[in-house]
Amino acid sequence: MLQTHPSPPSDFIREIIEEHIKTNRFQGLVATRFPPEPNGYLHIGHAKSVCLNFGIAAQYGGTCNLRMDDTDPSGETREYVDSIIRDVKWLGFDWQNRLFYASDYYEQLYQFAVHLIETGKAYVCSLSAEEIREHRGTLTEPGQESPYRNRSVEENLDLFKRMRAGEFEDGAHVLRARIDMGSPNITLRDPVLYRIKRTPHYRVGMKWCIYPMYDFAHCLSDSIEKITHSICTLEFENNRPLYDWLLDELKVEYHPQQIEFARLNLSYTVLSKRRLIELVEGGYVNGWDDPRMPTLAGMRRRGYTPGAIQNFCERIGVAKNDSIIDMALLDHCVREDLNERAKRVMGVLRPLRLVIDNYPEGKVEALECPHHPQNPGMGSRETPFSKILYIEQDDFHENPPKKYNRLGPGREVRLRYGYIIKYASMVKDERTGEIAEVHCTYDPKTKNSSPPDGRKVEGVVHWVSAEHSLPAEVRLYERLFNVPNPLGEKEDFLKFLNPKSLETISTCRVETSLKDATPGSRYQFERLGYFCVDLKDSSPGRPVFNRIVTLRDSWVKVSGVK
RNA sequence: UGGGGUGUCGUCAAGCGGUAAGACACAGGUCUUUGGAACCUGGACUCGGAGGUUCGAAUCCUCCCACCCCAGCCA
Repeated sequence: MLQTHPSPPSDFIREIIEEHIKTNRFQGLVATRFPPEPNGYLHIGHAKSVCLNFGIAAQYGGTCNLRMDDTDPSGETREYVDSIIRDVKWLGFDWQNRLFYASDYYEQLYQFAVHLIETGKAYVCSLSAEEIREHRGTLTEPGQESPYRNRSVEENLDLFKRMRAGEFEDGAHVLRARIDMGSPNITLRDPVLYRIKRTPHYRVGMKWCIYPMYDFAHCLSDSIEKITHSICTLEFENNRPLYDWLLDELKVEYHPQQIEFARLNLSYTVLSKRRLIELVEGGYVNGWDDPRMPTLAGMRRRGYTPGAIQNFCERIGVAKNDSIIDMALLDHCVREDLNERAKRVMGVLRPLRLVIDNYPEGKVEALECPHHPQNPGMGSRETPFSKILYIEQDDFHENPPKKYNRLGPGREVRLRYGYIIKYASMVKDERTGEIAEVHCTYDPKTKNSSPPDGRKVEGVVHWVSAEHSLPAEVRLYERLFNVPNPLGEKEDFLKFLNPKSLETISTCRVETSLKDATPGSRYQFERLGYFCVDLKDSSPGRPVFNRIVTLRDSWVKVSGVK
């Protein structure tokens, strides 16, 4: 048995936290939060953050809140909130009664803004968006102060109150922090704190027509929730001085420590909300839960287990290097998990009729097949064996190539958990020349046992009984893109979509025991891979299986084809 | 040309002045009624580059180079 968790994970964030605990900063407490904006579905990149935040909280006996960072009414919906809740829960984390919304803090945030105005640290600016941009300066030149920068406190208070009251059109005024237009850090050049947006909010409706910006809402939400460690991604590093400035100016009681880490990138896919929306809206995939999508909804439908994803998030580590994780690691984590828990069954993707000439007509034997060869505790099932079977087309070759350990003229192979069979003849379709049927003889003395004479056979082949097997549809998934870094290419990322990312085979045959397979259940089809009964499209009489991941296959390396 | 970050095996990632962990991938092998799983073996003569400090540097200092982020009334 492999020890997957020899020691709790350690990384620079946990080092900082341990130092804080040691020095009694935050009274030794640890409180984190996962703060998604409900304007899209969660993906594997979010999973890294979820696992980090909830994982740290659990490790140090602290808490982790789930907070909807809903400060921009355009694009945020209840549907996204629901999907986020569903996905975080599915991933295996529990925020208990600590589900919060930035929109619940609007009144408090407003009061904080008023306070900032009163202390002369914020002002209402009536420049247009373009004018503000022009005044902001460039990377190398300082900005210009707004002509409205020195309005009186009274005027600012009055204007801000009227902004809230809905007296102005969108864009007429904004509230700005009064910091430093000459700062080399552009974030500090009098950042906008509030904007007027007469857009209905999915939770508070038309109650507000001014909405706080991220920088204002986030640090204060953290403070309100008494967060100790506000963990976010690298692109917010420039914003940390503003985060601290606001909390310092407002003299809040709780001043969390923001810590930034590198977001996850995965090879052969994209993890940007915008790109994923493009894939969905452009019809390149079948929705957010398309099994090819790196969304948690898609991965769940594909059959990935929460445990595999958690393990993956742990193994990739946490650091500040921009990096692209090899998809092979995710595949590995999924196989590692499924290898242990998935029951083995037999299914034939592309059936080839196989007749056992010397097997009695009409005879049916129930062959005992273990659910897991290495784990007898998982039990077994009986699978019917009869004269006419299906084997995989790939498992017979008229002219076997070198190192091909399967059936061919003159050869013997083992039928998994059944008999050794010997090639007798084949029947070809007269018109197409394709092999329509293979005939063999079986050795009755080899039923799930070694031959008395000790002879070796070519290999082992999976099969199903023609009469007893069930028709099934199988969807074979491969990587969505055929280049490692679709967004790093010169051309548009859509050009690199893998046309073979989905192959549907509707003529598969699976063993009888799958008759009552429940949607969402996962199996290993021996020699092929791991498959999951589709949550949406599978029905009792017509099972649909999604291929989660193939088994590692050393034959593809030997043969050089695929 | 401003500021903030980052550079250790193909991909991640430990390392915190004492002489390069581990994982995935890869290669070879053992075993095998899954060409699966498991198990063994192999690999950075070197840490972006160049100098310097030191008995000793991936770790400290200096300079240089590359890449990422910032000029939304997005987050």
